[in-house]
Amino acid sequence: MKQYKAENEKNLTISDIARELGVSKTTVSRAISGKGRIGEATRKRVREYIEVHNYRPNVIAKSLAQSKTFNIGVVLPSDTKQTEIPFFQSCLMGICDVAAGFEYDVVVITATENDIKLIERLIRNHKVDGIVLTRPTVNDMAIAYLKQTGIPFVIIGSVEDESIIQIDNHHIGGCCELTSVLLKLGYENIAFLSGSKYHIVNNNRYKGFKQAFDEQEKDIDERLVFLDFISYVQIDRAVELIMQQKPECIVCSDDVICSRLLIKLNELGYSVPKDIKVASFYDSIHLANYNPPITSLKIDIRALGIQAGKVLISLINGGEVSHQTLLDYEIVLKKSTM
Amino acid sequence: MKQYKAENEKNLTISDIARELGVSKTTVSRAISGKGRIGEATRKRVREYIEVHNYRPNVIAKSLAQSKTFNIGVVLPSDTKQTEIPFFQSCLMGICDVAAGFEYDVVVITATENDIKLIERLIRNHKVDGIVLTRPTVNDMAIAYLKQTGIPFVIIGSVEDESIIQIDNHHIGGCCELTSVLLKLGYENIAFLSGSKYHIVNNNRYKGFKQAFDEQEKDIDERLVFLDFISYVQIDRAVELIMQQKPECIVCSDDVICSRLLIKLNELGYSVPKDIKVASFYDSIHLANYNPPITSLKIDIRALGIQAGKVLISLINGGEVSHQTLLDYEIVLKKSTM
DNA sequence: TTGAAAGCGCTAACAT
DNA sequence: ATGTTAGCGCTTTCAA
Repeated sequence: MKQYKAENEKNLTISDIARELGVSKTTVSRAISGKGRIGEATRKRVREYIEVHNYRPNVIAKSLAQSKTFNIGVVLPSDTKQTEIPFFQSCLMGICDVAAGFEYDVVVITATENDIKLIERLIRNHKVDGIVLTRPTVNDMAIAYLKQTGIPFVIIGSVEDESIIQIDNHHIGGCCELTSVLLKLGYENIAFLSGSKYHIVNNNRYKGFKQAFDEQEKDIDERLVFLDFISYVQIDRAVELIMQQKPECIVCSDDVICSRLLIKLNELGYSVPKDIKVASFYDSIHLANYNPPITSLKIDIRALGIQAGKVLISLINGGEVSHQTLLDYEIVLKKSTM
Repeated sequence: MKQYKAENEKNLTISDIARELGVSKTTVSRAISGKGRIGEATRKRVREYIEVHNYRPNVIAKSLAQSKTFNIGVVLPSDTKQTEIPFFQSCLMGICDVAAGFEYDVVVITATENDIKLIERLIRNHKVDGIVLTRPTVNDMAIAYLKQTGIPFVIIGSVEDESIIQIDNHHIGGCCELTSVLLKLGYENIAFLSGSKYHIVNNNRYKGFKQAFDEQEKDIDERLVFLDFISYVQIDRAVELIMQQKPECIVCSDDVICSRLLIKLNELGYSVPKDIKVASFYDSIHLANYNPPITSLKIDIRALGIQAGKVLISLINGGEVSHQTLLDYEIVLKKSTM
C-alpha cells in the first residue's frame, strides 16, 4: 500500500498553504477557485505561493466534496471486428481533445450489444459525470439503461427517441445526395451493399439511397440490394450475385465493405471503373490510398467526437443543448465513378 | 451543481447500512473488504443487506481514504496519422479487458513526442495509479518524466534502459527469422523499406533484418535500404528507386508502408509475386485481405495490451515483475513471396 | 470480534 | 473580506 509519492516530498495540501500563509483553508480554496469574494492582495499571495511551491490540488478530494469526478466515460464496442476500424479511434481522439480543454479526463470502457456490465459498473462506481455512447444499435440496451439512471449522456449516431441527445453526420442527406449524383451521371442500375441492419447508421444510409431514387422517380432494382451482409464470406458472395446482374455501379454503406468489395472485384477480374463503377458512403484510411481513388462521402470523424464532447460537458454543467446536432459531409467524386 | 442522483433514491452509504443493522461503520467496511477479523454471522448479515439493497461503495471516497484511484492511464499518440492505424486501438482494448478484470478503469490521454502536458496533468491530478506508454521513441520525454515521478509505469515497446518495464514482441528475432526464410528461398537482393527512425521499433526491425544477413554471411545491398521514409510521397519515391535496382523482394517494416507500396507497385505496373516478391514485418487489417495474400510477421496486438495491463497492475500492487516481457510472433508465408 | 474516532483534502453554508 | 465548522464516504489505527 506504500505509494510512490513517499519518494518525493510529501504533497502540499490546502491546509499546508493556509498554515504557512497564516490564513484559513477557505481563503486558499477561494483564491484557487475564484469563487466567493476575496481580497486582491491575499489572492495574489496565495497564487504566488502556489506557483512557487508547485502546488496541485487533489482532484479526488475535490471530487468527493463536490460529487463530481471531472471524468467522462466513452463506450466503445469491444468486438474485435469493429475494433480495427479507425472510426472509433478517431472519435475517441476528438473527445479526448475537448475533454482536456475543459480539464476533464476520458475513461474508456467497452460494451457489446448484449453486455453492458461495464457501463453499469462505471456508473455505480461514480467514476464519471457523463457518458458518450458510440454506434447505437436497434433496441440499444445501453441507451435504455443510461436513460433510466438519469446520468447525462450523448450518443454519436442517431435514434428515433428525441429525448436523447444525438450527434451525427447527416447520413440520410449525404447518401441521398451522393446517390442522386450517381443517377444523374446516368448510372441507372446501382447496386447497394450494406452491413449489419442492427446498426442504425446502415439503415439511415439505405434510407438516403432510396430517397434519391424516389426524388428522381426511378425504381430501385431489388435484386441489386444486399442488406445485412456482415462477414467477408457473405460480402464475397454478395459481390458475385451482384455482378451476375451486370449493374453499372455499386454503392457500399461503408469503407470496410467497400475495401472488401474492391478486392473481390479484382479477384473476379473486373476493373474499376472500366467494368464497374464503385462508390462508398464513408471513406477512411482503408480507401484513402486505393487506386483508382474511390468516390465517397467524406465525413470528419474527429469533429464528431469533438462535438459530442462539447455537448456532453455542456450538458453536465447544466447547459441547454439541442437534442440533435447534424454535422456536415462532403461528396468527393473520384475516378472510380468516371 | 445539482446532480442527477437527486432523481433516484439517495445513494446508500456505509453509515446508512451501519445504522440500519445496528453495527458500526467499521464493521460494515470490514464485511465488505474482507480485511480484519469479523464474525461470520455479522459478515453474512451485512452482505445480505448489501445484496438486497443494491449497495455500491463510492469509489471516490475509497480513493481519497486510500490514496489510490483504481485507474490506469494509457498514453496514445495524438498525431492523426498514427491515429488511424489499428495498433493502438487493439492495444487499448487489451488493456481495457484486463483492467476491467481487476476492477480498474482506463483513462486515455494523448501525447506527442514533444508535448507531454497531458501526462503531467494526469499525474499531478492524482487521477491514475499507474501508466501504460505506447510506442517509445528515441529520447522519449514521457519516459524520462515518468521515471522521475516514480509512478509505476510500463511501456509497450522496447528501450535500452533496463530499469524500465517493457512489454514487446520479439521484433529483432522475428524480423531476423522472416528475413532468413526469404534468403533461404533464394531471394538474394532484398530491399528494405522502413518508417520513422524515431520509433525504436523500426530500428529493431532493421536490426533483425541485418542479423539475418550476418548469420548467413551475406551482404546487404545498401542501395536497397530505405530507412526513415514517412510520408506517402517519400514512400512512392523510394519504391521507384528500389525498382530501378530490380531486386527480387521488398520487405516493409510495417503494414501501412506495405499497403502503400502495393498500391504504388500496382500503379507502376508490377505484379506481385510475379515481378517482385513482397513481405511485411507486421500485418494488420490493412493487409489481411489483400490479394495476393502478403507474407508477414503476425503479432497479437491485443495480447500485448493484455500483458501490459497485467504487469502494470501487478506493479501497482507491489508485485515483482520482470523488466522485459517478449511476446511471440508467427511467420506466415503467403502467395506474395512464392 | 467489534466500535469510536481521526483523517484523506477539499468545498460550502453560515458566521463574523 | 475572511474564518469556523461541518461535511463528502470511506479506511484505519487504537482501544475495548
